[in-house]
Amino acid sequence: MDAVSRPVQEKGTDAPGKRLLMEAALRLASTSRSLGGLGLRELAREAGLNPNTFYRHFKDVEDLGLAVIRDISSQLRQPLRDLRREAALRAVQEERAAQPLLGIDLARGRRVCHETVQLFFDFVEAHPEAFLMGVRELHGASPVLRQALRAVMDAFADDMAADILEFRLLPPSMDAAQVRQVSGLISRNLFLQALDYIGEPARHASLLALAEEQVLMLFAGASLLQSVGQLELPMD
Amino acid sequence: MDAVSRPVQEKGTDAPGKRLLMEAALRLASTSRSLGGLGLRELAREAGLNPNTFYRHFKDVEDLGLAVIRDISSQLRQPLRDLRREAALRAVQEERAAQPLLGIDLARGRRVCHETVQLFFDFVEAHPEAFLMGVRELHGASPVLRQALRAVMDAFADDMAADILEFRLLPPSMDAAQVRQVSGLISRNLFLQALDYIGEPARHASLLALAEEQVLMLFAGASLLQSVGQLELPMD
DNA sequence: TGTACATCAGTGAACGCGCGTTCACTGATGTAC
DNA sequence: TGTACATCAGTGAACGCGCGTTCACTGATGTAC
Repeated sequence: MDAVSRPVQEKGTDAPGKRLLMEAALRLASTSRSLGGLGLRELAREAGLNPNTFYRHFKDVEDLGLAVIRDISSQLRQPLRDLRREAALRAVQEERAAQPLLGIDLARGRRVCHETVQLFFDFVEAHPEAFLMGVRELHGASPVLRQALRAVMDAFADDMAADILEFRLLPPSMDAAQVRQVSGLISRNLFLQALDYIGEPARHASLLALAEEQVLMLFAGASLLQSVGQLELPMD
Repeated sequence: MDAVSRPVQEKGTDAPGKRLLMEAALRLASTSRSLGGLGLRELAREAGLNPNTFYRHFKDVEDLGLAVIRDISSQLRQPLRDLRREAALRAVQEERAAQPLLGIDLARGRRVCHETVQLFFDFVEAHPEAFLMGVRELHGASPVLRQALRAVMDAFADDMAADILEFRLLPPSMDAAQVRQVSGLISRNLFLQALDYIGEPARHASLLALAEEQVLMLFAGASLLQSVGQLELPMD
């Protein structure tokens, strides 16, 4: 009855069938279908299980979708953040520019962009189904899944904003809300470009350079507007 | 036999059933479904037609999807462009700044952003189904529809780039390819934010201000990087 | 230590239903001569 | 001007199939006493 004898929710200890179904869903959704368009029998077939087994673990297909999203998010968020922080730290520790322009150290910004974008794309390439499915369902037909994925994206952007503040990658005069807005913009663009990266291996190098340039552009724009007192993001 | 006696493809002269089906598809796709997930019988029911009539006009549901996308694109592209040019012209004709910073006239940029973003969102609000469906299928499961919508988005970005060059909204030292990259980034972000705008009427004012700020941020960033010779977009 | 019982993942057969697709038909419009 | 014919949007019935869902069952694991 106590927590030890009842390992109900230990995250890796799901029933094998449940894991098989979730993996099947991710596999099917990342090739040609949307999560909401998957059939219960189709999933069971892909997982090598009896259709009925589905009901042992999920109420319906949307319920399974939610579980997959939560699973992915909890598995990827922390590792991605740790890697990103390492990369940023590496880039930041090199020497600083002698004379920053308008208080903006572009050379350092470029180093950070290079390191972290590279790393992000490597990470995406290691988990292509998760990112394919994620971006797809973020704009998909199911409000429930859409909202769940929006929360995941928000969490990523929160992490990024915290790191930007900690490493002082944007002018210290910008407040947390402004930094958070820029982070949201950057992470959304990175996620979308990650899809191109997955889908067009032949263009890896130039997509990487393009993404770097765009992130740097956002940093530079935010810094410039801030430095001339023109940044007026709505508080809501 | 000649062009007059054979008005086969006059764009508004489609058979009524064909139009009914396309309208039904847009209606269904913009509420809760993705285009690929729509059923042929479902569409016919919504259109008030016999299921069989579908085959008189389309090969399958994806074929109908393509027709809808082409129809929307041809109906919206030119009007949107005309409106946008008018708005930009209005904003540009006011007096210029006395002393642009780094060759960047931020006040003028802000006026242009304000006018054109406002207008764009008004336009989106007048055609919500088209934009909802468009952004959804742009990230959807069907490669054919995805590619078609990417072409549509590219066309919008092409228009925007041409106008930016004509109105000299970015530093003249930026070449056409660079301007086009910035345009693509801006239009993609505007389309995505348009969805929020449609979905959250209560936040219209702040979403509008936010979008303006982000567009200005991209302009400022591109201009700044260019002015210090740091803009290095890959040629591919 | 052994026995009885509860829990729960997974099975297999069966159901009614809506689906995509086919066929043969209708009725209106346009064209040839 | 009239008649015969082709075209084509739309109809209605029928098909076989895969779907989601239900029910009754099995077999393994854990727990009470």
